Amino acid sequence: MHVLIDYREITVQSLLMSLSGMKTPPVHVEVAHLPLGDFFLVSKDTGVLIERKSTSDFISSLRSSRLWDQLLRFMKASTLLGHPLKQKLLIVHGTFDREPPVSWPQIMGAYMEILFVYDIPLIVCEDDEALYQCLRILIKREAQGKNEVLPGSHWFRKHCSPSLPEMDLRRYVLASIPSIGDVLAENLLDHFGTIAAVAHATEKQLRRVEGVGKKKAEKIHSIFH
Amino acid sequence: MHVLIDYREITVQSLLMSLSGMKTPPVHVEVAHLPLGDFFLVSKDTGVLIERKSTSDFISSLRSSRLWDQLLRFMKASTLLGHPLKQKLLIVHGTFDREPPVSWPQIMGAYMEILFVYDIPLIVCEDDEALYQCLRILIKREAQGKNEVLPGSHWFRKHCSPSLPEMDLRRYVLASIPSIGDVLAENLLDHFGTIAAVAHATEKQLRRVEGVGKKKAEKIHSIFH
DNA sequence: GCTGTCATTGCGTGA
DNA sequence: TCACGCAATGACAGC
Ligand SMILES: [Mg+2]
Ligand SMILES: [Mg+2]
Repeated sequence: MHVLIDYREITVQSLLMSLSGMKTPPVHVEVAHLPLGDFFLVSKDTGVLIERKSTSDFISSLRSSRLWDQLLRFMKASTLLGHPLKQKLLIVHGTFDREPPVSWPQIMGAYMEILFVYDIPLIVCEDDEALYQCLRILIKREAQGKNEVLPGSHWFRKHCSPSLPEMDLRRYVLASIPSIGDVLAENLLDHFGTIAAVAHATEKQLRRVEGVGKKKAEKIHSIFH
Repeated sequence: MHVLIDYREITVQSLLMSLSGMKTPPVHVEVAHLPLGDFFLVSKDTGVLIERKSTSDFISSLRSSRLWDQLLRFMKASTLLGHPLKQKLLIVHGTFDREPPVSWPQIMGAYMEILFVYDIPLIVCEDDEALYQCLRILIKREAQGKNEVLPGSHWFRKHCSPSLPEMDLRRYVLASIPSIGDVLAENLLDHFGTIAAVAHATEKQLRRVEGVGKKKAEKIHSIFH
């Protein structure tokens, strides 16, 4: 992965140079003259273009049309240095001074213009560490193709995983079935002895357990079979 | 313009009630039971749906994976209460605690997942004033039609593909066993077909499944028997 | 989401 | 041919 940093980004150059220490993927960082944007991530044949704006620059350029001209070109660009642009990102870097007091209406209006009108993704990095990690993770995710996939499944994680006595563990597993709680799990284990036995029970056998009626018996049986 | 606030958003209800003082446009605020999201802006026949997450909830739902489940439903929705959804927005509300130190890699990775994979616009509102102004400006811009996207912006928003992942209870139950995650749960079910079959398998049979070796076979077997 | 740790796997080596 | 050890891979659990 190649990372190009615009030569005018002197304030963060040394910070970002250390991206070249990355192992996965190996990163080659160099300073270049970018016709557009501030950072450019190139891998294979596609690129990710990033514009960084310090908060003070962001605020002061809100009124001028310079910001919006710049963002318009940013938005419209489809290639850079011969590489098709796969992704674009605007980074707002720093915190907003409290003195003079921030004008949230202005800032929010600008954010919405950027997000909704220009349709450019926006991330605020409040300090150098955040900026560094933002780019590091972006590079990593790009290399793994994680920014292109469709949403995946995430509901398998356990709420808690007690490395507790085995008996509690069994109850816990049974209780992960909806409509089975701690009490029913215990009753089932008392009656059948093992989860395997519960799994093999017929609906009729399940109904003999205290707390299990027609509905629960059906549900339990249908999950196991 | 009607603003519906979900009844569970008690912490910001009083703050946002004062939106009803707006003149342009006149705003009617009410608390409602929203099946999805936290705030809903309705004007004419279209709506803007907003999900608010406090930073602490953001972090904890990130750790439990609740976040992705919620965002998937958020992303999938195309109408709410009969109104087609024109726009969606995720607001992260608050600042990240320095104690314990924030993990920027985690947060940046989550931001990128939200922006690039779930394709949901994101705004961070660091305090109540920012949140209030964010909504006020959003309402104002909506009423003026200022949030319409410019022609020539990049590509279309990823939307509700019919085949985004659905919950599979059997995998969920298997994955509640420690040392079994979503991958192994799927492999086991592919191989055995049902949980009952997994429960009855011998250690030797279990080891024939990809990803199951000596240790996991022992563990699985001992839980079921 | 990310990171560190550890289990599994497949391969290369020698008996 | 088989048993074993090793390194690379990949999954899980914890944060
Ligand atoms: Mg810049
Ligand atoms: Mg919420």
